[in-house]
This record gives sequence, structure tokens and C-alpha cells, in this order.
Amino acid sequence: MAIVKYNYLNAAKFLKALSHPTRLMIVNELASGKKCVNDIKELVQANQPNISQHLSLLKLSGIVDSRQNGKMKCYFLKDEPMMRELFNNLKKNKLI
Amino acid sequence: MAIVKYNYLNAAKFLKALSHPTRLMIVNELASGKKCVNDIKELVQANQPNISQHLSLLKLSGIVDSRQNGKMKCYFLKDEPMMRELFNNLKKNKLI
DNA sequence: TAAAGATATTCGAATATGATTATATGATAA
DNA sequence: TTATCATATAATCATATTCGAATATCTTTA
Repeated sequence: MAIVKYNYLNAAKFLKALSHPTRLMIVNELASGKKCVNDIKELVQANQPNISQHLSLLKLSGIVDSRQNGKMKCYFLKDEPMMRELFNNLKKNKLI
Repeated sequence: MAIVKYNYLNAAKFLKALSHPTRLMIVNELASGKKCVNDIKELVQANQPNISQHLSLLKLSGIVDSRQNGKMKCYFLKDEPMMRELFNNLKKNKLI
């Protein structure tokens, strides 16, 4: 009897993690390289705790990782080529 | 001052519409061609109203469209090549 | 037109998400 | 060690999602 829904859980979680304007924006910024929270704050219109929450969700979803850099914390994509491909796809289809 | 979040709204909505296991499954099935609700019901483990709700959301999001076919209603992807590409991407990256 | 089959809509309960505010933590420099 | 800068967490509230049950709406055929 057919395919099990289980197979789609991971992909659904992945897409869900990306399905927020702020998070999409963050990921798109990170697609061009590692950035610290402060940089991100300048690019994204949201306050600090909100950005931090979104970053934490992205990290939990396995999309980004982070490294302490002196006083600052920098975030980067765990799979940059993959994300680039996804964003190119979205752009090609006029979704961004 | 940076890029506006507005630009990401459409893409976020699109991804959100896809970010549910049942809907992903439905869309993946439709990627190989038009299917009637009954066919979909056989493939997806969910009851009829639930499937109908998900289909309606997909339609509102502009991802699918439908055509009455006698007593039945058939759903199809509005942009099949695009979805195929997206799913190939997900498969390539072991997300499905 | 009535019955039956196929699909859609509505509603309520449970749960999840997102924003804001306040507070806490960690790292460095003085 | 204290002060300060940078970031994270917690608590709260408002809103959104999801599902199941009940019911409604087509569409066709008898």
C-alpha cells in the first residue's frame, strides 16, 4: 500500500525551516558566505532576539552552523552548494 | 538599507505550502501526472476531508489546479517541470 | 427528481509558531 | 574582577495550523 508518509518528514521539516521570510533572507545572505549576527541584523529587518530565535531554529534544522569569533558569533550554511542551487531555482522561477 | 523582507514573502509562502508531509507526498505523486482525488486517497494515508483540505491549500497557493472529470475531480501541477526539478533536488540531497 | 458516489466545507479542540519584552549568558578588554 | 559588547533564552501573548467529525455540495445515473 503505497509510499509511507515517513519518507517525506525530513523534506517537510527542511522546507518548513525555510518557509519564513526572515529565515529565507538570512539563508540567502549566508549563501554568499559566513556572516556574524551583527551583519545579519543589519541586513534583516528584525530585532536581535527575533533573529537569534530564527538562527537557532535554522541550526536545529541542520541548515546552518556557527562558530565563535572573538566576541561575535558567525553563522554559515552547512551545505552552501545545495542552498545555492535551491535559491537559483527559486529565482529562476520568479519566486524571489 | 538592505533588501526588503517583502521580496521573500512569495517564496516563503510557496515553501510553506510544501512543508507538510502529506502535501509533499501529493505533489510528488502529481509530478508524474494528473491524478483524481480517489487515486490520491489510495496513495496517501489520510482521510478524505483531510486530503481535500490539503488539496485546497495547494490550489490556493497556486501550486496545483483541478478539472472536473465526470463524477471525479482531477488535480495537476501548474508547473510540472519546476516541481520535478525541486524534487530531484530534494532527492539528490537525500531529503526524500 | 431522487439516490448514490465523489469531493468540499465548516467547526472545534489541540497544538505550533512568531513577535515582543525582559533577563541571562558568554567573551573580551580594562 | 568588573564593565561592556554580543548573543541567547525565557515568558507571555496573539495568531496560525492541523486534524477529525459532521455536514454540505456537486455530478451523474436511474
